[in-house]
Amino acid sequence: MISCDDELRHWPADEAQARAVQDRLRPHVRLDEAGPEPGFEGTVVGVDVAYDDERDVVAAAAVALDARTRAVVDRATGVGQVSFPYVPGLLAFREIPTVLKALGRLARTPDLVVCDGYGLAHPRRFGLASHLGVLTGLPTIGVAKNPFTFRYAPPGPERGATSPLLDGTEEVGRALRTQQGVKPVFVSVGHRTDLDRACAHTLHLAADYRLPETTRAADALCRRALADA
DNA sequence: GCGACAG
DNA sequence: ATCTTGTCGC
Repeated sequence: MISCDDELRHWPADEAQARAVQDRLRPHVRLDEAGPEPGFEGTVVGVDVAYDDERDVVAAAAVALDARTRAVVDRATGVGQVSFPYVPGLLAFREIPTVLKALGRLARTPDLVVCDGYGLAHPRRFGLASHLGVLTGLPTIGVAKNPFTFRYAPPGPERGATSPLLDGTEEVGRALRTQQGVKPVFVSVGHRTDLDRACAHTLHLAADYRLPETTRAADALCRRALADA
């Protein structure tokens, strides 16, 4: 089993070590579970992070929404020092320590976590959402604003339309149109759920805007936490 | 070697 | 991610 505390204590010091950690943890990703059904009774938690490189400060937020009504039921923040530089493919090492602080301050355990970034849609199939899922044991999905290095054909113009996000011929996620005529978001599985449900959750959470309410709420809160830090 | 590259 | 003016529109 994975010990979250041990992983935090042995945080990689360089890129080679970070890639080795990803290769070691990757086999712990579970793709054989359905995960919570869309509209389930419970909480969906959005997490996001903001940086102040001048002060070397990072602030994270975790906002819990009622999975059915999308009402905010809890919120928590955490602050810390930047623990890793931004390197494409190694984003998790920059965000996870502070995200875990915020998650740990929620009143109850999330039923699903929505990350700002990717899960399996990653060069080594182990993006931020998968990494956070393995460390916490929670079902996670990734919703990104950009296609990263992957290819996709534009989905249809209507809300709910999807197209495969491809690494070569492998579908690593989906481009999902959450609002009519608006640029799609890029959904991938993190841990303990499947792509169909990941897209259904994302669509439900993005009823009014391009991005899921979880992401919007966490983004606003971590910016405020950074300003107050 | 050069360009691309989640946040 | 963050830096930033004005501008179009509900």
